[in-house]
Amino acid sequence: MLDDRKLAVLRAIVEDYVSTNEPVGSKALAERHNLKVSPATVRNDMAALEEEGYITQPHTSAGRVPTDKGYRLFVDRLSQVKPLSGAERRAIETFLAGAVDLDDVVTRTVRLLAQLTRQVAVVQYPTLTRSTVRHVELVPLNDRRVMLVLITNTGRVEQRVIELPEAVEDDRIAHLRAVLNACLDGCGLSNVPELVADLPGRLPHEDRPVVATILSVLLETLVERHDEKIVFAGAANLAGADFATGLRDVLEALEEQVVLMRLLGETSADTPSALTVRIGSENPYLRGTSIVATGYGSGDNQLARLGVLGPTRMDYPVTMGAVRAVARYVSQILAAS
Amino acid sequence: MLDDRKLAVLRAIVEDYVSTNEPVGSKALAERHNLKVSPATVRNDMAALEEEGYITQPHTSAGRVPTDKGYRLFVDRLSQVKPLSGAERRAIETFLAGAVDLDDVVTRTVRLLAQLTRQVAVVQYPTLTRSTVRHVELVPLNDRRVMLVLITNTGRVEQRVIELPEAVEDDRIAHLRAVLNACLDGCGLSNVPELVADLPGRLPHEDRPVVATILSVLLETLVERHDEKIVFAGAANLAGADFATGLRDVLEALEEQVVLMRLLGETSADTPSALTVRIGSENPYLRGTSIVATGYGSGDNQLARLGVLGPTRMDYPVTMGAVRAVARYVSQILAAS
DNA sequence: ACTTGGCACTCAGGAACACCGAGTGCTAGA
DNA sequence: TCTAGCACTCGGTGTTCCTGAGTGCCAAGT
Repeated sequence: MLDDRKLAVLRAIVEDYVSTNEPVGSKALAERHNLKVSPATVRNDMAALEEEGYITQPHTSAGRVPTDKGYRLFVDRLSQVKPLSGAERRAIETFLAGAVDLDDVVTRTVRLLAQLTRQVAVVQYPTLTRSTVRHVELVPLNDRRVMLVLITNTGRVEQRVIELPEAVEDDRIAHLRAVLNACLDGCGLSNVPELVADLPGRLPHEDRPVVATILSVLLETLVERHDEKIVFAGAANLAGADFATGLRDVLEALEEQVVLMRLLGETSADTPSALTVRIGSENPYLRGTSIVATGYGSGDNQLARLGVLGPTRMDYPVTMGAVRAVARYVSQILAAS
Repeated sequence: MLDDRKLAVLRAIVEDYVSTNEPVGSKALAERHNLKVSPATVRNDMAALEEEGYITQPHTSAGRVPTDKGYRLFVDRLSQVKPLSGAERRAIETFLAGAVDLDDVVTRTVRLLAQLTRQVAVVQYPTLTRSTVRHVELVPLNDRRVMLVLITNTGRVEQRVIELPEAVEDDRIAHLRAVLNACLDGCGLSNVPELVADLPGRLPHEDRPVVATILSVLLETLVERHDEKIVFAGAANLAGADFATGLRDVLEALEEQVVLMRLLGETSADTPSALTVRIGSENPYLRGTSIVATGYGSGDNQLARLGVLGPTRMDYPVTMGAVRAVARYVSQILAAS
């Protein structure tokens, strides 16, 4: 049904359309890609490809444009990820190496990716539930309030003000801090819930209400916000491209954490670090855009996802290369810290 | 030169143009604003206003459009800030009251303001140099590295990993922590530099290199990053409006902290909490946009600025009302925490 | 001295129309 | 199975014309 030449034609159509943004016709195709066949032959192949739904024409007597299905085939079988140039790699390295903390890593990563791909970059903050506790700190603010500061092994710091059910003097706070650290230090955040259930029972009676309050806030901080935070950069790159769905919808989606989360997609459990490509209508929302994403994090400890969002008409090989490379570098950086 | 009626005409032109986005003609004006004069008279006034540079016509035989100078006069003399409705106020209150920490306050504020004005909202993080130190924490990571966590009275938390010049065991870290807190606790960050110069001399000889390292990082954290962070929301609201300068430039400016900083403007020392309105060409960059901004923070302790960015053709009275109200509420919230 | 009605003038925007050319589908021949 | 030729389609462009909103100016009215 689809012999090699037809596939070559499809590949050529995608490449030309991506670079010119204009429907590509048989004649231009035949000469620019030295297919060694005549335009007429190309036309026949195009008719077949259209029959199968891989390409379409915006109107009669116009050139062809790839459909989502066409891009899909292109990504799956007709292209290979394009590695970055040496200069680009060095740029990534030096740019990311300057980061001073986790916030900075994420900010730099998202900007870097946006610049590299000339698209909108999206980075999810490392998931807390996969981190481990490095330190818990209680800072007395006054006798009824303490600030809880949680530090994880990825360098993430979370803080919350806690209203205590009773006045507590500083010594007792110090004691509680020691107890908490002894229990929680080094253990994964996913284990915290059990500890929370367990801990109050092993404490002197008078400490229980206070500890219970603190722990409930701690739990809330960890569990509820665990993967909500997503940042983006490169919105200016949207200005040129035109989206089927309208620019407004895209910008709105970018500011909706929930939508972004859905778009970045869940990692399939077995291959978390694989590149995911969702093309046009394959997306839950934002039918008119494509998303190239991947998990990042050190080794099998996948922390979160990052990726790029752009028009379906994007340069997939290059974009995929950039996303993969950035994910690797940022994983390295995080593993080292 | 500009009698009352001419001013009334200008006001009417601004109001009509803002609401319809179309050049306004003499006839429509005369009847919609019951000026009690004929279109011909209005035309004469318009000619005078155009002569003075307050309005202009996009092309011959079209209606008139306000110039930047016209908007300026309108804002300064012809309009008054429009207070929010009761419902809006309640919405602000409940929305901001739910914030759990400083980050949350800022995020909620910027979204709220964007939604309220249907423009792009911009909020600068509270300036560190105006805050005071509430607590300094040193967390040992291993014997050569500690994490420095700084907590300010506004609830802001800053962290940095420090590489020590020599191995230091935990006891000594604890000791240093106590020393640092004793020195720094409660004092304004602007005083820190003096303390830094002063402190090492009062310490045992063997502690000096370590303390010097820590203090230099502390100083760097405080001083250099003190007012860089600015966030925005509501970019989707740009989708409708068309900018003289092009959408791309606006989006780029929004992602450039430096530009954004310049746009928000410095507070004039004597009236930091006054509303600042910059119209079109009055702006350093982004000539095609207007900015309504104000300082916020409790009392005379102005912390930072927030505001709204939109097309010159914006509803100034309403926007100014929203900005002022939000600034007041967020100041309240911050003062309480 | 200002206001008003009348009138000629201007010009952007839309409708009607023709034309061009890129691109197609089809068919007959190599 | 590929290729050349040919008639056909139709979006885009350029031209022309028309309309109507809006102006500027002048002369008459208050």
